[in-house]
Amino acid sequence: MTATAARTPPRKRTTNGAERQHDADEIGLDALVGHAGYAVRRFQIWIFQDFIKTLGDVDIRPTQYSVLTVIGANPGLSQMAVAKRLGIERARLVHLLDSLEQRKLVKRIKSKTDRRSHALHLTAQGETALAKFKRLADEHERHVEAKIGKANRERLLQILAGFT
Amino acid sequence: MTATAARTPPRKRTTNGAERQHDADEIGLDALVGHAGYAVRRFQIWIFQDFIKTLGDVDIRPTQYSVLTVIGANPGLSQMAVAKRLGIERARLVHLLDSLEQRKLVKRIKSKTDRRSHALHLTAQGETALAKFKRLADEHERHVEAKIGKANRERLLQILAGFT
DNA sequence: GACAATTGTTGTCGTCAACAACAATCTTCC
DNA sequence: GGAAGATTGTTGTTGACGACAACAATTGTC
Repeated sequence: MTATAARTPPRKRTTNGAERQHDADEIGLDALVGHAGYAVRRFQIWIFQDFIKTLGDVDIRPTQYSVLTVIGANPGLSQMAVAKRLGIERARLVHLLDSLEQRKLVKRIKSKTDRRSHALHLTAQGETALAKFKRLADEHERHVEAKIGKANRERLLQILAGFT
Repeated sequence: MTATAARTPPRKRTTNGAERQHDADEIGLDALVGHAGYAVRRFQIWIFQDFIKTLGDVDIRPTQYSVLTVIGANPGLSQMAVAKRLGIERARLVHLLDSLEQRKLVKRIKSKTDRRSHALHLTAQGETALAKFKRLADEHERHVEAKIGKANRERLLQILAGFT
């Protein structure tokens, strides 16, 4: 079916010159439709926007959440270990941790076995905060499920499991 | 070079103090494994890196490729139309087009029906260049296929078709 | 013809990946 | 034991990118 039932497209313009009109969404993507990267990018933007909005009240962004989660599950990790595991540059992690430490969610403890490195731990406050973040993140995940369907979401996780 | 020769993980450190060792990849992701956003993000980074590398000789990035493709398939589009279709901010598209125009791949032609807007076209040089870009992009796409499997890639495109 | 909306543009801000360089420290190897 | 090389955290720079805000020129609407 041709969709767009009774809607009367009010012919935005009376002009109809040399340039074709391309009524809004009739613009073809051409080769882009066959590229996974394009779809994945658009999806990733959508998913991050929803995450940021859903965790907006607690002001936690996806990367921050991933850092907190990994530290929470593996106390005592060095910055290098966290950076490598999450694919974050260690230079970037420095700023992330600066912020999280200022917010009293994380603490850097000087390692005694290697005086170059810091052992990362959640503060007591960080633990309870993370629990709340996880509840909100689950809520976000349900948004994803509602968007693409339960089976599709699980299939997606399965397909991309190798990249985590 | 020692490299993975006899496969004897040479116990990087002799220390084994208070902090658990977390031998490289035995670090758990905890709640992250159930989040589509994390997997999608990691995958998107991988896919973009491969795209950038594969199209490295011609110095074309994913966003530039998407803009060229849409203009090539829909000559005469306004900047606003392209921006909306690809989910790019029109402010950002200005710089992208500046660059592509300097490289003689795209030209902005003053519209006669709406003197505010520009009609976007590929140059002759842009057409032949885009053809080459498409061949390289297809090569990149085969890398994706090799990475996640043919069936998985198609399923992925199907799942995410709504976001394009 | 006054007023609102659109288009392209410029600018700022914050996030993020990619490098490079550095001091402190640890490891390795002679 | 000590020199040479590697690692860790840090600082800084660069560039791509998304999100906004403001503006002039132009168009649409009432």
